[in-house]
Amino acid sequence: MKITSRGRYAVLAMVDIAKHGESSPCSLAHISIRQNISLSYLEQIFNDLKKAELVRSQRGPGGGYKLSKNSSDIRILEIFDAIDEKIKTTGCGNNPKAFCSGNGKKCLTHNFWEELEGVIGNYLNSVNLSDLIENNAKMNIESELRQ
Amino acid sequence: MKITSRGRYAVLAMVDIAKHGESSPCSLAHISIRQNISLSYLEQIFNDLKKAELVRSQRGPGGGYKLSKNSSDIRILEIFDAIDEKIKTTGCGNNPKAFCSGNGKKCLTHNFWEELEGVIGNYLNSVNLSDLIENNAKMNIESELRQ
DNA sequence: AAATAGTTGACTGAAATAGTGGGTTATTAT
DNA sequence: ATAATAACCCACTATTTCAGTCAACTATTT
Repeated sequence: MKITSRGRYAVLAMVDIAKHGESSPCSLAHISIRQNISLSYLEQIFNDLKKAELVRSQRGPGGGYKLSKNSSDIRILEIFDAIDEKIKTTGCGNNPKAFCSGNGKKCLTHNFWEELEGVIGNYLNSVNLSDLIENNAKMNIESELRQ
Repeated sequence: MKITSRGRYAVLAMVDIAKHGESSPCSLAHISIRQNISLSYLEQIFNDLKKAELVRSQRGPGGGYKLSKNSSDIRILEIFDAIDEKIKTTGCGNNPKAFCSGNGKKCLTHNFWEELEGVIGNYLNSVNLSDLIENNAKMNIESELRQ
């Protein structure tokens, strides 16, 4: 059970943009360097993020990407949905016409997996980009205090 | 973000055994038929479950596998650990010597992924085999009442 | 002795993942 | 105008993981 690089990169890049604020757009080249992510790979990811209208793009020199809404209004779950990072715990994908074993009946564990899916989804929906930045700032202060 | 068949099968097979009770051991051949899982694949999985001492085996005719402790004492997280179904949300695997970007520093999202890992782990640790059987029985009654 | 059922290890096909690479188009600054 | 920048778009590939198969062997019971 793991998160793909694609999913991790998408969230990381979005936090990077959120952190840089509203002023000017962030170019993927810069994000690529700052967060150490392949530029071409970022391009693919941002293609999806733009389709989902989580970011707006600006071409040409000085261009790049900006968040399309306030960072506190972008939840991590939205990012997952945008790039099609699915939370899929059941084997049958929850298709009511062909549950688990294919015979139309749910397997002994189906409901459990569905609940797990809910637990994860709720958590991802409870956190937004602004939370991540605050949490990060807090952690940095704490680690400085320890020195 | 998904669970492997290996993980799903392991939990499903363990529930199957738990459901059949203490009386006599369950053969993999029977589990294979009842739950529609490849026998050879089950063999691999039970190799791990046995190493982790979650089940005891009995060879020969009438043999099979039994739970090594009470079904209410076997948590789903233990099963995941036994078969090495890792909950891995961070990219660096949390190795303190080479965090995320490889430069020893945590990336902007590291703490978040770690928290998610905790959320999932806590849930898996809060549910045991006996819970799954009860929940399933409850669901069956409800679905009968609906008819 | 025969049947059963666990034990072990090697091997394979398919799919997903994580990227690479090359070229095109729009926009801005000089 | 033109050069530089940066988004946009598409095709391709290497690697890894997953899911499952196959074959042979060992212990136990009847």
